[in-house]
Amino acid sequence: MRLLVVEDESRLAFALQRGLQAEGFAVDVESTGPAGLDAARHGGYDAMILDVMLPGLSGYEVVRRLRAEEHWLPVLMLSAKDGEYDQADGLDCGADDYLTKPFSYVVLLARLRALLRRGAPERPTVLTVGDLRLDPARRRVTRADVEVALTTREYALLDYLMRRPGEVVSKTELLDHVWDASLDTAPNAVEVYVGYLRRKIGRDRLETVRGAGYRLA
Amino acid sequence: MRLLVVEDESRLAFALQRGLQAEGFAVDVESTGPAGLDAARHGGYDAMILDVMLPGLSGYEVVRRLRAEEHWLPVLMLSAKDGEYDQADGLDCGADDYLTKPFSYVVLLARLRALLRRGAPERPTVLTVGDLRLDPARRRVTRADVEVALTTREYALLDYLMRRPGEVVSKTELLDHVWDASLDTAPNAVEVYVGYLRRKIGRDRLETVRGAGYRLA
DNA sequence: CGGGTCGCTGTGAGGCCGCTGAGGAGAATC
DNA sequence: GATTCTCCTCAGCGGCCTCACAGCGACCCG
Repeated sequence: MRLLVVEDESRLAFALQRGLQAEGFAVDVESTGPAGLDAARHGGYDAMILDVMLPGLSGYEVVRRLRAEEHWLPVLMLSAKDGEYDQADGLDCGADDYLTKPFSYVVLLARLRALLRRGAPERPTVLTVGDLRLDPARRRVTRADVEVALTTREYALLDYLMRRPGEVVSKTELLDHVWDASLDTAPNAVEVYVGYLRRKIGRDRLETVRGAGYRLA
Repeated sequence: MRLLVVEDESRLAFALQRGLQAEGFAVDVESTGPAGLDAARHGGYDAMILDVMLPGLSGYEVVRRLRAEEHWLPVLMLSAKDGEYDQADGLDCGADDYLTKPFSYVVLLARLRALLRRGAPERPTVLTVGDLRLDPARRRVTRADVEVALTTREYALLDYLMRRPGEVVSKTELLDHVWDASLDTAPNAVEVYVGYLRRKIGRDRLETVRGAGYRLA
């Protein structure tokens, strides 16, 4: 098993390298974002341990670019607890697991093994249906590369539909999942918001299946 | 995919159970810490959703004990925002992800999926009879790969018949299952809809067995 | 061959479903 | 405090679906 560690604090990097080698892994270390990205692209690694704070290119940016190039190398992200970024950002941008410093070495090892066992993720982080793209990390939607401004509810609705492209999704299912399950909202609200969405993403893209629900083409 | 939900607020627990079941997960619910811990140990689950505030044993304690016993079941932790504990505690004690209440269902699902990193979603079975195909998820019917547009009633009728290919299905049986059993509809309605179907899927595919019913070839 | 039963289909009315514009309540922003 | 934005309800409307009805054809019997 070949591992890539990208970490600029040399003491931590060295500790990781030594520890992981003792576990039987082959470990290479890079200390900057660009160098890490390049190594990840071409090194044939089985997983990468990636710090967030890196010179040249942040860990987030490294993962994002990797994923954009369709590299699905498992990534375990490390970050300081009090950083400006938080865990959700890390997961959203395409990392597979996340650890906040300080972390226990045993936990790191366990997470790493879990990651390797599961293998490369198959799911891209940016949802794409036709010329529609939805980027959860940036909470951004584009249609033919033109940005579309959506309200919270519209976004949640589109998000849900884009995760099930081509499938018919019933109004009650949408109410349960996109709307707060506890409140009971009239099914008409769904129709209203489907209407709003259609105006923004194109009328024909969101089919009505009478008596059954809606389908994103 | 088998999930364990440990949550003592029964309303939330039920909402989660129902929602996740609708997603295709097998979901078991426990409402106390000790019961949750025990189920997690022996239940063969793929992931656990765990509330922090629990009677008997806190969520933190549950994870800690699990990890101490070398159980690496993925755990998604839930907690109230204003609790005495914070997110770092949850992650430090071994949870894999953390969500503060109130949370959006969509976010929960996204995190859960990230946790499971499951492969391609298994499609529900597509019914096939001859060159007829019916995809329940997409609510789509094709005949020799050409899409056939069906109304709700037509679709329900074809669905029922395609689940019993080659068998003779009586009109009363169809009335009971395809039509609302409470209303009493004239048997002629079946004849009418068989007629509609025949026009759309081909005349010869749906035989009349005089005095007995219909048979899909 | 003729009568009776069963099934098919064109017609049309009624109703349900979904769409939309208007507007009010509440939150966010200035 | 005013304005804007967002969410959601409501009511009206338009269209498609559903289904009863009746006439006709097909099939089965003596």
